[in-house]
Order: sequence, then C-alpha cells, then structure tokens
Amino acid sequence: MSQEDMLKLENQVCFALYSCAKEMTKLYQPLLKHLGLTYTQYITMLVLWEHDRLNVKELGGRLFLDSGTMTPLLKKLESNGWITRTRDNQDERSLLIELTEDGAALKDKAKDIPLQLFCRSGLSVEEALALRSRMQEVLCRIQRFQSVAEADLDG
Amino acid sequence: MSQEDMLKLENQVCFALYSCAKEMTKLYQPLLKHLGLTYTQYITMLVLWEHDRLNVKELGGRLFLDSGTMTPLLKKLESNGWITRTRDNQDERSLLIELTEDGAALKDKAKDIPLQLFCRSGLSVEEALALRSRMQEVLCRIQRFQSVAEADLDG
DNA sequence: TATAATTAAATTGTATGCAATTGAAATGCA
DNA sequence: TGCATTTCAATTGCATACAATTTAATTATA
Repeated sequence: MSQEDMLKLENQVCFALYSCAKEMTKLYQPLLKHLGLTYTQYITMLVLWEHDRLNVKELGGRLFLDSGTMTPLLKKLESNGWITRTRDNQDERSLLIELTEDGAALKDKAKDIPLQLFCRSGLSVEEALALRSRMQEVLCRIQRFQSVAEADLDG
Repeated sequence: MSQEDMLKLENQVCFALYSCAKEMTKLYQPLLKHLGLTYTQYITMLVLWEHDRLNVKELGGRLFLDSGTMTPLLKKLESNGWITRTRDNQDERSLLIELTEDGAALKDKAKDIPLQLFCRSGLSVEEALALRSRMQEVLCRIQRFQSVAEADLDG
C-alpha cells in the first residue's frame, strides 16, 4: 500500500477500532439510563461486583484509567449512594472503595444487560468470543510495546 | 455462559474494544506531538487531506462525531492555522472547512505516521487488514441496529 | 534516625464526546 | 406568498480522558 493510501481514513486500523468502540458503547446508553449509570460508571461497578474493596489504583489498573479519571467518577458513584470511599488504616495513602448495600443490590438490576447488548451487537456467539479474544491479545501487544518504549527512556 | 459470568469485566466484548482502542490511540501521541495535533485533530486532517472543502456535517459524518465535538475542534485547527472556516454562499447554514497552505503541507510531515504506528501495534499486515475489516463490519451492524431502534421510536 | 526516594490520590489544565437545546437559514406545502 | 417543518452549526451542560503537577504518606537507605 502506498504512503498516500495509508493516510486514507478508511485504511486506518485505529480509527476503525476507535469508531466501533464508541458506537458500541452508545448501545449501552438506553439500558444504563434505567440504572442511572454511565458506561464508565458501569464498568467500574462490574469490577466492584467481582472484587469489592479495592483501592483507586487497583480499580484504575483493571479499567486502564488513571486517578484523574477515577477520582471524580468515584465521587459521583459515592454521591449516588453506590459506593463508599474510606482511607485505608494500614496505608493512609490508599483509598478503599467498597459497595454499599444499594450498590451491591444494583447488580441484580444489571443482570440482563450483557445479553441485551449482545443482541444489539448483531454478532454471533462465536464472533463475539473471537472478537473479544482478539482485542485482548492486541491490547497485550500494545502494552508490551509501551513497556519497551518506557524502558528505552530509562536507559 | 451464566448471567454471573457475563457480568465479569474480562468477558465484556465492548470493554475489550474500548480499552484496546484507547491504548492504540495513545500510541499516536508521541508521533503527533511533533505535528502539534491531537488524535482527533489528526483524523480530521486525514479526511481533509483526502477531501478538501467539506462542511461540518459531512466531516462529522465521516468521523462519527457531532457538531458539539466538531465545532470547538475546528476552531482550534483554525486558530492553529491549518484550516479556514467560511459560510457557504449557496447555503448560509453550512460552514465550509478548507485547508490552508500550511494545512495541506502538513500532510507531508505526517506521511510516515501510519507505518510507524503499524510497527508499534505489533500486528502483521494480514492481522491489521483483517482487524480493520472486522471492525468496519461490526460498526456497520451496530449502525443497522441503531437505525432499526430509531425507526421503532418513530412508529 | 534523618533524609531521599517512592507511592497513592487529588488537582489542574486541556481536549474530547455526546445529549439536548437554540438560532438562523432553507425548504415544503397549503 | 405565508407559515410549518427541516436542516445546519453553535451552544450548554455533564462526563470522561489523560498529561503533568502537587500533597501526603510510606519506604529505603545512608
């Protein structure tokens, strides 16, 4: 492919990924509105429903989000009554995030969302599984490159 | 898969897509910094390098971005001297976006970016092509569902 | 132990991103 | 022609995102 062609929008892998991710995220909106959650708040709750009592760093690490994004988001979840934010007695730098009763109970109201979303995606089960694995693998490769790039800066 | 399992973060197709797209976009940052562009500004320039003289709607349509995003972004590109924004004489509602000489010349400085990014992605040519096609196809399917959903609201 | 280095979260500043609304211009149609 | 509808861009309000910096707490080490 020529340098000229490589600059065309339709040939961009990243743009295809970027626009597809945005449009898929929008599919959640009508479903999440019932719960009073945004997409980012929803994935945060997904983590907490699996692993209650994480600190901001652990939570952000799983979601690939930094404290600049997590801090206001968690304050919002707290003000909505889904979580509590308390300093860790063992290490006062850490902030422990824990589900409230309401926050834990919200999981039941969210239980149909994954299937609903799957239907809206128009994917078959096999396609969805393959796509997810592929994305996870590409993400791993990118992270590997990022690590190498950082190591280069150090050396 | 159980309803319980479907709520786990690692089983989310959308989160895999969302996080992968974000991390891949970050790979552009060091490359684009030299040009003084953000990623969103870069993809806007990609469109204009292919099709100069589009209005905001046409430009936003190609990028899947609405006027709320495009307006400030285009004002920024204008203030940086890459584009001009002028009302269309034929239809005063439309705002024509055109490249300046500098904006057109910037294309040459960007010509290596696609290949550089490709190297950083860790993908083979075949993988990249397959991934891009896959994303474009999934995006089409999602858009189809969105259309159906809107038609339902009308009816 | 005193201090340097590190770590966690918060903060600051900038740039998206989108739903909903507004205002101006163009179009449709009675 | 005259008015309702539609269309386009801008605006408003809210919620991310992230780089860079700051603050407070902890750890490493001389």
